[in-house]
Amino acid sequence: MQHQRPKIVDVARLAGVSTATVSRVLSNPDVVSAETRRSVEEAIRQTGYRLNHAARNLRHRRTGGVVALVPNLSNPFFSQILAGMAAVLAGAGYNLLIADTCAMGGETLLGYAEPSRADGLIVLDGTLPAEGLKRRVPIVLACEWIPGIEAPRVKIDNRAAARVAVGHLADLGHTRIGHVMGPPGNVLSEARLAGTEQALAARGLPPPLVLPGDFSLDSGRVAGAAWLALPAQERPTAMFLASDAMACGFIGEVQHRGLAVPRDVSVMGFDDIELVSHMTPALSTIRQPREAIGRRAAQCLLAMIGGEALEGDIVLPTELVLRASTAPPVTAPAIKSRAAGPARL
Amino acid sequence: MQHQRPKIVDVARLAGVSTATVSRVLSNPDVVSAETRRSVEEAIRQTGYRLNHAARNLRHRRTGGVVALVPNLSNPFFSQILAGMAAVLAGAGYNLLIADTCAMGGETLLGYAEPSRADGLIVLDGTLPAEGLKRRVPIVLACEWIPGIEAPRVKIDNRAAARVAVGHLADLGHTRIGHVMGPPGNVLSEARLAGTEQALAARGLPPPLVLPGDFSLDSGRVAGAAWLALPAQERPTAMFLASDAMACGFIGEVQHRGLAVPRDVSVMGFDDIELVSHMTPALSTIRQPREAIGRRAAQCLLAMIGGEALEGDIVLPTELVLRASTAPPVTAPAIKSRAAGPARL
DNA sequence: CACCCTCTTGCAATCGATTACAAGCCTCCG
DNA sequence: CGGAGGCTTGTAATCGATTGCAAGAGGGTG
Repeated sequence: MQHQRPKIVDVARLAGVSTATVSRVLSNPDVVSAETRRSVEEAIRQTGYRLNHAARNLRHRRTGGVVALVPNLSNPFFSQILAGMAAVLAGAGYNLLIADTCAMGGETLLGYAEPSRADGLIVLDGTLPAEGLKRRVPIVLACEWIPGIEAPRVKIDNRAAARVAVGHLADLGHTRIGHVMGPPGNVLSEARLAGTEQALAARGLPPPLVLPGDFSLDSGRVAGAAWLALPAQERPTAMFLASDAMACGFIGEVQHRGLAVPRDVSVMGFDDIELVSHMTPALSTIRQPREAIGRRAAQCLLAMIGGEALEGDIVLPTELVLRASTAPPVTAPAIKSRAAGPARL
Repeated sequence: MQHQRPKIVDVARLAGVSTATVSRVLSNPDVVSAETRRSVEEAIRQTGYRLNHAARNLRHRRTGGVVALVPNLSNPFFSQILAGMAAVLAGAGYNLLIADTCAMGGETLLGYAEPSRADGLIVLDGTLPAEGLKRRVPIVLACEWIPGIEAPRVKIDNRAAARVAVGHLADLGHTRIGHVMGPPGNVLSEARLAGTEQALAARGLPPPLVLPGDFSLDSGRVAGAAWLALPAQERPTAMFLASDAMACGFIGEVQHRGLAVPRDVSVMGFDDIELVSHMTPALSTIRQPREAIGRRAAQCLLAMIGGEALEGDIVLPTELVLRASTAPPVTAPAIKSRAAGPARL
């Protein structure tokens, strides 16, 4: 009572027991007799005692926290993944610390990979240096990954998903198909490009027109401008963009310049972020199970923290979502097909 | 070397000094002689020593972490605020823990308000119970706030911003104006509704048609359906929605049902999330300085942790952003104004 | 009644760093 | 030459909880 904040000894004194007993009531109630337990609980209530986590963590040699390294917090793609992770981790008594890798230097970042800072790490950014991350705390890679690092990966089959997406465009009858890539060097960018090329090659179609991008809205807008700048007869009649955000930017630019989707160009995205089903036209895309990715990554990490030695990848399924932004190409020189009915599905 | 992980005594032994000196080199290098410092630094390098934060925090009676309580991580509105906070906090050596209040019960949440868990709290959710949050750790409220709690607030003038938004619609000539609210009971919902009513009353216009919502995309879609369900001549010719997300949902629904914005209805949002400038039509809205809100909230909290006693609110400016979703009402019964040119600005 | 076993509980060491206090050394001045 | 004062460094207590070990209590058995 005289202290600023009651400690375990205050509770012990009031209850007339030792600190060891109080501690046991807190963390292992079953070994304490019912009567003692009740009086300790009463003392805890009276003193308003609250456990000091720093002390417990010091003794347990753990931190009770897990860090997620995210490339860009402003990207809505990640928020649902984080929500999934947070749910699983909270259930297991872990905090989720979120760090934005683009907001901090490498030095600061590596500080998170220390056992005294976090019990584990979930890395969502494939562009981090592999060096500092090696063998410090359990690590799980989600979505993206870092080639040099041996750690469980929770991901999707990006190449296959891209094949499905481009296959859909080809099935609609498109033959000139373009692709807007993610950031250069990113494993996802490469895989989605490769899938695009495979799908076209498998059907004997010419290789895609490839435009640069970086997953961001604005790079999609720039790609839209680049597409518009092409002579009309050279423009791909269908575009597959490596992220929904880019697809939004692309469609926005095309529409603002007076053309229509899918009449003048079919557009296919990737991710299925919530928003794209509300746009006009609603975006056809590849759905990534974002929350599931978060959950699995968190479960995986908890298992590793628990001592299990996981290896190998967890590949979650994707889904082709067909909405209104893709349609067969207008073959004849557009006569009066004012609005080619969107292929709602 | 024989230990799993080198501790401060290992460094001390190797450097031939006491642990106190090593500690001083780490946290207060100036008081140590240059020569000793160098040999300690060398020993640190050789042993690969890394500080144990749990131990330091225990001794310092602090945690080095700040918790942000966010109502919904999946909402892109918050991500940029968090990015701003993270930047400031990282600069001051604090971690940012992010907790999603809708993913966890009140018990868990209150656990975060303890000094042994976090050195401070930034609350972005106005619907939390005021009880448990009182007088535990420094708290800053951002965006939303909790009426019962006395803590610095970083916010915008929601009422004035709503007046500006609705004033714009009225200036365009609209007389039947509707409003889609945020979640009931939310302070932001109330303020934005009040501003809407004030703006209309000040111009002698009839009170708004008010539709329910909850800031989410889908509630905007539902509001769109409700608007469509009205007899055409009773529909407001302009709608002010309390969030951009709802505006997106609203516009999507209206467009999917074959009507056009702003020809058939002008739409005004709130927030200016990145995406809305890319939609078609680009959304007119009220810009909130999201990153600045995050930064100021973090700075404010750091000041409080440092012992300053802040009181009173910090009100950041908003900005009316005019794009293409608002236009004068089509007064004559639509004759052949196929596409009333969007009032780009 | 002695002995063994189980159930509770307390003692005291421990987790790893920080820091008040004191001691040692050196220099400078009277 | 003695003492004051500044610099550096070491000693040991401390932050608050956890837990291995052992002791004491109570019950059952031969």
